[in-house]
Amino acid sequence: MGKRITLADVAARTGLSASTVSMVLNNRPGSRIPEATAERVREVAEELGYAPDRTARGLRTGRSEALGFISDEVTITRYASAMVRGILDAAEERNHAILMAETDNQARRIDNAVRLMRTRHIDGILLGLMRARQVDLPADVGGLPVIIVNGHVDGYSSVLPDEHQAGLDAVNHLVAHGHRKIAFIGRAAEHLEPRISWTIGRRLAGIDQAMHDAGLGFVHEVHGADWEPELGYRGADEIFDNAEATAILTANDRIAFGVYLAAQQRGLSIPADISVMSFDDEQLASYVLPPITTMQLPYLQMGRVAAEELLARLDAPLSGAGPDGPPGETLVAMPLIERGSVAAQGAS
Amino acid sequence: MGKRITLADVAARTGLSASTVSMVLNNRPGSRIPEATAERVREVAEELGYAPDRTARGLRTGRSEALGFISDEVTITRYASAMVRGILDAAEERNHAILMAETDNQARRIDNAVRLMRTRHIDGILLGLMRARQVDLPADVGGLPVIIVNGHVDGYSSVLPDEHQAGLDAVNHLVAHGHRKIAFIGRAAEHLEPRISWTIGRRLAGIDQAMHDAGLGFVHEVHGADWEPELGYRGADEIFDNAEATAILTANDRIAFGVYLAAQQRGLSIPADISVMSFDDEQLASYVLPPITTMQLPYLQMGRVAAEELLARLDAPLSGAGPDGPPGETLVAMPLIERGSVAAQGAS
DNA sequence: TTGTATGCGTTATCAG
DNA sequence: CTGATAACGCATACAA
Repeated sequence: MGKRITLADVAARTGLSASTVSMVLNNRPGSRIPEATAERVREVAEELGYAPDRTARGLRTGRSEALGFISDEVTITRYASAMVRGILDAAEERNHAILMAETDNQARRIDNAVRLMRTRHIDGILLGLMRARQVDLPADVGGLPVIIVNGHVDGYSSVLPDEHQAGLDAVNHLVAHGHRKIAFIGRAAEHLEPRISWTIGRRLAGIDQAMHDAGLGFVHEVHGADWEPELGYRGADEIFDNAEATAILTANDRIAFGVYLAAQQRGLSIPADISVMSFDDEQLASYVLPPITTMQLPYLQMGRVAAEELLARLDAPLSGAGPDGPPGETLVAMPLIERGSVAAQGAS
Repeated sequence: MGKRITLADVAARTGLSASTVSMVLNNRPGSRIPEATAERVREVAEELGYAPDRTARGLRTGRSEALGFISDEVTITRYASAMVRGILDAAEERNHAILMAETDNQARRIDNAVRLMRTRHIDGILLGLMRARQVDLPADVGGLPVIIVNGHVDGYSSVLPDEHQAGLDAVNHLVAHGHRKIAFIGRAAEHLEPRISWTIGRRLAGIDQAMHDAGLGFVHEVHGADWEPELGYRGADEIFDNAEATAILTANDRIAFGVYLAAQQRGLSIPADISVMSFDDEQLASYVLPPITTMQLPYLQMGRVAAEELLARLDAPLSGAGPDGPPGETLVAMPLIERGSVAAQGAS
């Protein structure tokens, strides 16, 4: 129940005034204070365990050194929750606090969260989405800087996974392992709608481009918008029946999981009989046998990058060009997580 | 960049003084203000979109209506992250903000988080753990109320899953389905150590008691402290070779997953040939075929209950007995998630 | 019934 | 070089 130590306390203890102590502790360029007294102030502050009251400081300066993180449902969506960690880590490094709220993307709750946070003087807003898609920000952010994490809102900057490159990398990984007869499961026109997905189009474009660049075409393609195991199961069956693929590329891990089931049922071994390569790196991907080689959605890193970018913007001179500029996209690499589901293939 | 509306603004607009407006908006019992003017104040406040500045208010009142949530790694541990959501939801309902930090349970980072939050005047602390175990709280919380979520710290109240009841329920579910020849995988002395697990002992005790109450003993038991698929795979093999179990109870879902693998390899069908019942309800449990019937670790609910309990304690008169009392444990029910892995068994 | 004065802990301005 | 003094926005004891 220790009474809080205030500036006045350390002032009294040093015999100096509060303003002097404040100057020293913030080493303001305004006036040169003799190193002797400055040192003494710092000593006493340390000794007393003085820590500035951020709310009082915030009231005075208008800056709180706190960021708001508003998400739709990254917390409840298990595989996206690492985004939170990335943000927390970056904020901690810069001694900033994170205020958090989750809204299920309901306008009313978003609005509420923004208002609540603004009354608490946050310096900026991070809006996080579980799936990368376009949404609206119905709330009045009152001129606060905003960065969208894993999504898109018209007029704001965002941090997104580099899906195009991931598409390239995935195909190239298969090609590099000697695969030429590749099948694909999961193409769907629906996903090209920005409000369904802002990035899947790029993933597909990357895949197509890499195939084209390698002079290949898919030996079989299974379309489908519902990216669940069921599709993978059905799709793999179809592929086994109609094509001689040596590798199956799936649009996500859940589809890949369905492929595993189908393969198992037919007595086909992965990767000896058929290689599987996928996207997302859900928990699932690491638990099946063999674990799935997949392109990871870098939630942790996206959170970190977004927070760092927001902090950088806050540092920039208020009106200067700085890292402000027009809203843009920062792409975060999707690492290739190499596990056991892709085998080398001799020249076919 | 709309200038903030302050109490002074609405005072000026109504022709009243700031204090009067303040009284009305907080409807203080101090003095009765004529409904006419009160109404007018509320109207103007609404019209101007006035929202009290919480930092200023906090500075004055000492209460911030913000809670700190410090966790070890619930965010990065995918299946525990729902705890965050439970806390956020409860806080939102009460118009409280949540400040969040994650520490990997490192003393330095915990201390840092507590200090950072205290300088921001939080009203209380929620300390969340990914796995229910005993830890220390090395930081000086300065008399702030603290509640531990899913864990134990000497001297503090906590919210925990009701593992004993879950143990009873799991066994009873099997028994109710006619199973008498039950095997168990996952007993381990190591887990009885409080700093490894605060609750597994209760889970096991519940299991044992229910078996005893049903007049049964396990037809086979596989010990093992490393609760991963490997143990389930090995354990199931052992059981298939040595016993005639109709059901296998596993200490967690990952073990159960290993059992699935072993069963598949032997051409045994779940649940036709062998039933499987488990604990935790990881994502994994819902993806395998058939999905696993399991006792859910109620992270969402634990978060919610803990936050509500902390808020209730804050409401209580500072010194009164209230819901304060000696540190205690609040148990949250672990729901039985019935899926497809347990079949009814005729009298054996 | 309502207004005035004061303070919460800081920082910033401006004299001394 | 340093110390009063004011102000941030609000709530409250007290005076009117």
